[in-house]
Formats: sequence, structure tokens, C-alpha cells
Amino acid sequence: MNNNLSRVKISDIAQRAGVSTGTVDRVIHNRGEVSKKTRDKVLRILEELNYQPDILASTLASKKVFRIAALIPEAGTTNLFWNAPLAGLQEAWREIKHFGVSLDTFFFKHDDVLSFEKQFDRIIGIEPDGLLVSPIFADQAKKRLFTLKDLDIPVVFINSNIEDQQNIAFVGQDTRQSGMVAARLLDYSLNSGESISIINFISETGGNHHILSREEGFRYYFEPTTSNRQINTTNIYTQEEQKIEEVLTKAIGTDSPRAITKGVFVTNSRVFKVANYLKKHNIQNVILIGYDLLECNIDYLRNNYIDFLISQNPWEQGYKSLMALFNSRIMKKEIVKNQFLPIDIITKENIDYYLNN
Amino acid sequence: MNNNLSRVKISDIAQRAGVSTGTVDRVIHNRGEVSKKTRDKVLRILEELNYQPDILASTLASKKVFRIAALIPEAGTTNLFWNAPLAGLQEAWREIKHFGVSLDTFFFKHDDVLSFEKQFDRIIGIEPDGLLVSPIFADQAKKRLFTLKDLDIPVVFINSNIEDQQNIAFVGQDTRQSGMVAARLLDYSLNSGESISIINFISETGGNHHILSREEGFRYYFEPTTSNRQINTTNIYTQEEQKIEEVLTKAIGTDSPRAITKGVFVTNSRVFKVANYLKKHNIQNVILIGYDLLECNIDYLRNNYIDFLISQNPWEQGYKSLMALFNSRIMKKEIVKNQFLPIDIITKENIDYYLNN
DNA sequence: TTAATTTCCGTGTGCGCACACGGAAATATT
DNA sequence: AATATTTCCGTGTGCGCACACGGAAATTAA
Repeated sequence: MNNNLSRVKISDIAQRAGVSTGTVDRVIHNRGEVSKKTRDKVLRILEELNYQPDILASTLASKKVFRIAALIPEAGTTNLFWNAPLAGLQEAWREIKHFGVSLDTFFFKHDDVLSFEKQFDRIIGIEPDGLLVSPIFADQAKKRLFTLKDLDIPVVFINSNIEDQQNIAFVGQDTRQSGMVAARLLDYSLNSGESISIINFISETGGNHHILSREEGFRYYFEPTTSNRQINTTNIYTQEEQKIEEVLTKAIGTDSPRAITKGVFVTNSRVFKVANYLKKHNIQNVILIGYDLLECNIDYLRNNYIDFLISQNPWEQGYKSLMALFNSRIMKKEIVKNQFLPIDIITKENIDYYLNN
Repeated sequence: MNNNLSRVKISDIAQRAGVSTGTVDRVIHNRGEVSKKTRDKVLRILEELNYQPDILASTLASKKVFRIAALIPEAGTTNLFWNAPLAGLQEAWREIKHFGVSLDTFFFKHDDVLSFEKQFDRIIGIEPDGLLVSPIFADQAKKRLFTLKDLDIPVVFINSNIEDQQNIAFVGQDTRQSGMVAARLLDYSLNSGESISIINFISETGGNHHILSREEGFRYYFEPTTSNRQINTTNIYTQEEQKIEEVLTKAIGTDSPRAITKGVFVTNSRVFKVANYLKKHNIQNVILIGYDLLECNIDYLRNNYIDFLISQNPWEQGYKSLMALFNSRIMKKEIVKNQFLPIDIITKENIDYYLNN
């Protein structure tokens, strides 16, 4: 490149091996039509001189486009979380597109396993060079991973993980540990003996792994201690506002038999529903903690109805997923398989510094 | 590049303007030797067709090296914080070096203004294409910024800011706001009426702006409320361990007249000294909060002597500073001037996810 | 043994841009 | 008006690599 003395070129390898640069190219790219003797000699010299290709020149000369497909939930008005990973994906693509990368994004409905399957099969049909997928519906995803492996299509999981698969990377948060963080915050914030309510907004079509895992971590925090805290779980299955209100009244309301509930842990981003309830009923002195920097959650945080939000770094999830695939397959770098993102604790005082992306 | 139908090339501009590609190049790069009539025509077509240069081809063809100098405190054994920004700088450079970027890092002693001046003047002497500097000694830095401006050398501030300067970016934390975060955490963790000690480890050679700013933010948090908390400040000027112990005994020890101190806010990374004191004297039930993920601080956090650490994202400070200069001057992108990093709240439960860099 | 096919390899071209060189035209000086 | 100088512009080369093409050599089939 610019420092000719320190950068090994294909022509240096060719000269050393006594062959042409065309032959070196054939060896590097496994194009065949090279004798074993010549091939071994070239490989040895490549290693000796630690040849590193000039990615700029390579991309300029190559006609090849690395086509990446992404399969994520569509955001819409009921699933705002997924706007941020999409934005992260798009920014990452903007940074790397001049290396010959194309990105096609496919969406499925968060609560609709059939749309997940349909879109996944469409993607398999176009045989991309790489895939990013949020495998919320784990069984259906698993079935298709074999096909992807046969087609030699590398896969990165984003936000949800499936253990023991051949994905090259997972990018997301350690959900169980995030529950422990929530527990720590509530434990510190409450007086001795004050009890806690866990609120789970459950989807009936599956994909609740995160919620269960967070609760598990939360409860695990209190296990080893001789804690005198009572912890009660309430599962909310309905989407009807009136029904939700009834359940919350029973769980944390002033009519509740658990009238000493002073801390509430909501295991997903719908914490705004609880905040709304507290506001409506003028319930004070309850510490409320939930997930994700949705606009409505941020409003309640700024107005002291939510005390802490735990951010999953959704933008970074999108960004880092695409960068993992790029670094692995184009830059040929080693990548870490499980890329856990920070478990960010957000308060009214630091929220502004998490909104850049 | 790879998609010839959608990418405007210099040859397209040349054809449209009825000139050669050499002329278009001369216009793009302001090389002169082009008539005004021709120049205006080419510029109009460049804008019409929204020409975007192929950075890959440009770098490959160009012999130019963009030389960046960085001036930061040396880490050593007493200033471990600065290892992380250095690592961030080096990683950023690894990612962009193939675009023809070189990086020379210069160090000054954190408490030695003369070494700062000497190194700064050395840098001016080599006339780099860009400079990253931690302007801890603000007056001395200011004097040299005029020279840099005359030489048309763009400057990025890292970790410390100086207002109203011609730096193209500042990358660091909002220190005052981080004090408010600390206040929030202690306010929640302590019972009503329990008092708080602020501990400032002061350097006698200057560079205490961060410490003062953090205290200011902390106190500001409690101002608007009818808080019944007593907040006491103790400044520690000495480096002698015995002296430090005496001062801490007076401030927070069991012999202290302020025996009801239950929360301690240390305004920099030397929080380990207070943690050590608490451990040594078997003082329990004190909530301790300080800054930075130094190894010793992390140990005390894991062992429950420190309750919260506030991370300044030092690695990202280095990384983003270099990327700001790169994006501004090489990629020709607009950049944000004040790039405040997140104010990360670290507990024993989430520390592991902040150690990747 | 001869002809057909495959393997092997070198050579040439082009990706989009940077930029040096030199001839022609325009301008300034004598 | 003749000469010298400057401006203007087109042309050619090369950056490091990808990869197609074709001639020579080796191998296989008849």
C-alpha cells in the first residue's frame, strides 16, 4: 500500500516462489489448476512472509457482492424496541457497504410464528452469503439451520440465543444476569422487609424466554441470603387495558392484600403500563424498574414514575451483529462467539447519554 | 464500484462536462490550473450527480499518509485509567490504518505540566495532519491551539474539555452529570436522614477540574429538595498512606464525630483507598461509590466493599476520538462536536459485561 | 503411436482514482 | 512583433488485486 517496505504484495510472493501473480492468486483463492508442488511452495511463502491482502485493492478489483440477509421482528406501534436494532444494522451497513456488502432486511410479526417461517424460507430461497436472525421461535429456527449449514451460509443470532448451534456469533444481553442487576437495584432501594412484585407480560404465542430468564435471575439474587423480602410473581396474559388494570390492582394496588409492596420489577419493555397505572392511581413511594428506552418509558422515567430502566443496547445489537459477519467473512478476523452487551442501568440523570443512537 | 449503474464515477463527470478525468480531478482536489469557466461547469455537474468518491480507489491510488499524533497522560502504576483510552486508540487505528492513516502517540506525566508542554511542542514541530490531546493543563493547551489553527491542524479533545475552542470534537463524559448520578444512587440506597461524605483526592499541580465538577453535580442533585441529608466534603491532598488514614478516620471512621455517615462518594478512581480503609477497619453498612474500572476497584466491588462504580468508558474515549478525526477529515463526514459518552453505572452483577475492551 | 482432453501456468486487462508530464494555447514581457 | 512564461488541458501510468483467456505441457483415450 503506502508503505511499500512493510507490506507484502502478491508480486513479492510470486517472485519468491518463481511463479506468476496469477498462480499466487489461484492458490490464495483455491481456484484449482495449480500443481501440488507449486501450491505447497506458495502456501509456505505466504505463511513465512505473513501475507495480508490489501482489502481495498481486493474489493476494488472484485466483482463479487457479499449479500447479507437479516430477519428481525417488524417494529410497528406495538413493538418499538426493534426500531433500534434496525437502525444499528443500517448504520453498520453504511460503514461497510463500500467493501461490496449488500443488505436485505426481512421482517416477521413478533407474535406470528407462521410469518417467521415464511420469511425464513424466502431467505433460504435467495441463498444469501450470510444471515442475521433473531431466533425468537427457536424450534422453527433450528429446523432451518441445517439447510443453512449445507449451503455454507454463516448465521449470526441477534437478541435471542439458541445454545449449541452452528451460528458464528450471538449478540445480545445476558438476560438472567440482567434480572440480578434489577434485584440488586431494588434490594438497595427498599427498606428491610419491604416486599417486591414481579410483573410478567406474557405472549401466548411463545417467545417468552427472556421474561422467564429475567425472573429467574432476579429470584436467584435473593436466594443465598437470609432475606426477609417477599417476592410475588404476577403473569399478565391479556392485552385488554381493563383486564390489565384489574390484575395490577390485585398485584400492587392500594386494595391489594399485598399492600406493603414497595418494589415492582417488570420483566420487559411494557413497564410503561405499570407506570401508567401508578400515575393514574396516584401511587407513590413505589420503586419501579423495567426494560428498554422506549419513548413512553423515558417519559415516565423523567417524571419519576419509573426509577430505573435496564437497556439492552438494542442499537448496538444490530450494529455489532452485522459487524460480526463482516469481520468474520470479509476481513477474515477471528470473532468472539458470544458477544454479550453491557447491562446498562438507566436513571433520569444519565438517560440523555444513551440516546445518541 | 460493484454496482456500476448506481455509482457515479469521475469518468461520468468528465464525459458530461466534455473534459478529461484529469481536469475533474484537478477541480475536485483544488489543484488549480483550471479555468473558472471549466471549473464552474464541473462543480455544477459534481453536485447534480451527487458524486461520492470511492474511498477504496482513492486510498489505493494516493501516496498520501494522514499522520495523526496523540498526546495523553502516561499510565504507569499510579495512573492506570489511561491504559484503556490508549487501547481504544490502538484498536481504532487498527481498523482504519488501511486507509493510509498513521498514529504516533506521545505521553506526558499526569502531574507534570512541564512534560505536557514539552511533548506538545514536539508535536507541533512535526506538524501532523491531526491531533488528539487530553488538555488537562488548560492554559498551556490554549496557548498552543492558536499555532495549530494557523497550521490548519484539526484537534480533538479527549477526556477533558476546554470550552469555546476550535477543536473539531470533544469525546468524554459529562462530569457534573455523573456527580448527579452518584447522588441519585446514594439517595436511593440510604435511609432518610443518613448523611453522606464526599471524598476528594486532590492533585496539587492542577487538573482537578473533573473532581470539582463531580462534587458540584452531586450537591446540585440535593439542592431543590427539602432533603434532610447532611453532606460533608473532605479534601485529601497527601499521598502518604498514614496521613490518608488519619483523614479518613476523621471523615468516616467509627471515631468520627460524623458517626452516622452511611454513604461515601469518592470523586475519582482512588475509591480503592477508601474501600481499603473500610475493609481494614471492618466498617460495614456504608454505601461506597467511586469511579473507574481499575483492577483494584473491581476487586473491592466483587467483594462488596464498593457498591457502585461509575465508568467513564475510557476505552471508547480513545476509540471514538480517533474515529472522529478519521470520519471528519478522511471520510469527509459531518461529526458531532461534543460527544458525551454514557455514564455507566457498574455493580457486581453487571461488571463482567464492561470488561471486553 | 496419434489424437483428444485436461492440467498448468503466464500474460493481459480492468476496477476507480491520484497525479506527473508534456504539448498547445493564452498571456505577459521585451 | 518576437520571445518568454504561465495557464490550461489531455494523456499515460500505476496503486494491489481479481480473474479471464490462451498457449504449452502433461495425461488420457482410441
